[in-house]
Amino acid sequence: MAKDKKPNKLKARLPRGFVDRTADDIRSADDMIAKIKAVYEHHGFDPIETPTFEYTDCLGKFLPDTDRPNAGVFSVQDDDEQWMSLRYDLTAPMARHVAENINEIQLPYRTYRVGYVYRNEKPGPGRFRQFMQFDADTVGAPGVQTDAEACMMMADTMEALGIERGNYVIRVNNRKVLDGVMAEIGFGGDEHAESRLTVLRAVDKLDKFGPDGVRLLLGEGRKDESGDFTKGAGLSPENVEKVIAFTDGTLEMDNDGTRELATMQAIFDACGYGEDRIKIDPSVVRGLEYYTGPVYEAELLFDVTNEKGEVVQFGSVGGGGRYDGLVKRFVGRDVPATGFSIGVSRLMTALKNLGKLGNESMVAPVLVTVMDGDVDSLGHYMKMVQDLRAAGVRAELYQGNWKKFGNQLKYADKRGCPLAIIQGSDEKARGIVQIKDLEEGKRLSAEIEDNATWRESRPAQVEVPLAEMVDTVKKMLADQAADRETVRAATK
RNA sequence: GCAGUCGUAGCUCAGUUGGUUAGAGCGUCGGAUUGUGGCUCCGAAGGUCGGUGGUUCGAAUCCACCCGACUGUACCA
Repeated sequence: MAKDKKPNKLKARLPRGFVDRTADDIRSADDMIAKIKAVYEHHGFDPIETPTFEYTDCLGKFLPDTDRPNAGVFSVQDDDEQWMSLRYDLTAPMARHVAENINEIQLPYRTYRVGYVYRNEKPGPGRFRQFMQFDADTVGAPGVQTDAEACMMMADTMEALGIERGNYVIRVNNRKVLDGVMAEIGFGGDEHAESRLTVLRAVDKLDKFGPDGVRLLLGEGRKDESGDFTKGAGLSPENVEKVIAFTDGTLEMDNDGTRELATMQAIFDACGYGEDRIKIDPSVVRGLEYYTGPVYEAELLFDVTNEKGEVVQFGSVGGGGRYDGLVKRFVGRDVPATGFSIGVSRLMTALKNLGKLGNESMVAPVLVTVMDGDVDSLGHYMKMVQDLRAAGVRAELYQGNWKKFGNQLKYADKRGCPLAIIQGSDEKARGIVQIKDLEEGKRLSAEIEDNATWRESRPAQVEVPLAEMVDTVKKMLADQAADRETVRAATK
């Protein structure tokens, strides 16, 4: 054999912008989803699920670009040459579902859905190419009372997740108001659609760059930290000031949009949702494409620090609005709709910071160790495991090489097992088992330096008759849980 | 996409003006210890020095291009 018989090892690597989820993450996410679901169900919404793939033309009018069919979305061609894409939000697929079943669905249709969505764009801290959204929508409801309800439900959801009042705010605006502002600065007609977008994008960055940064973007342009230059909207100085005056509330408008906002405000007042929960804010822009009326977003107000300890601008964790034209694309007649989306993945990172994540992580299983590997013994050990499970105790049998007993406890230690059950032939002959408290043993290990003593003293280990094993285990686990609770209370 | 910074072991990093066979700590695995985690000691495995080409007697080191990561910015339905 040649000595360099090393074939090129395949490099194991995760596609960028994607993450593997740990056990803790999954449990936390499940916990969050359950809480959000409870709020939506309570408000009278029913679940629906659509697939992750859709025909590209059903997702939007934008794709695929023939040169770059994967720009923004992940697209593939089916074997009949049709373009399919991974969904980039949950709203467009829902609109497709409603349109396809419009004759069977009773409108207004109140529905929620949760799932992963995919975006083929540059990932960043807290921005991934696969992430989870949780949406609720009402289709076939023309009045702004539906939008108002959505805002209040978003507020309720934040609180259900443990975010205290004052730590979040739902900000509301209306696209029709923004259209009025565009008309004011002479960007009214269709021929100015592109310029309008530039202006709206600039306004959207108010929280990121502040009024002065937005002034630059509305005017000549702005240079970023790396020295790269971004071209501005090219507005005249007086128009720049007009837009800024509107966003800070100095310039008041009077049009359909402001009247709709007034109605919504009246509903918030009637229901007791004050400005500490829902606030009308003229700088909210939100999705630039299909929104036609009210738009709203949920913003977190507490500081979020990343793993490096830096405070990061977190921005919105969810948002939505009215999209009266989305279903119409399919059915031809007006089907008004409004709804919002919560970014589960983003919210989860924020909640982790706030310590509001269910981090009472699952206790590892009790480990039944194996001293003898003969058929009878294996059956006997497995029966011990089953007895523990039948009593509601999370338990497992050691599945590695049983001949190295030290490794079994090493495994139990690293896995975080609370207890280990030991029964060799001696114990078996006497009808007893050893129950080792691994947590207590870890504490004792600090006082023992010599390995021989450490092994012989068998710290934190009790002997009980086999018949009492289950009860003793349950009692020891309960004691450990109580200890953890005391420690947690003390550190608060 | 544009701009900036950076790529050496699984991880964190050292590596002199360009000079033998590229090192350390941590981690992993084995042993000291056929039936007891931790500590300690001993040993081992682990590297296309991001890639390709060039300069040179000689390149981890210098040059060019490419790839990748990070940060900012743009886009984000």
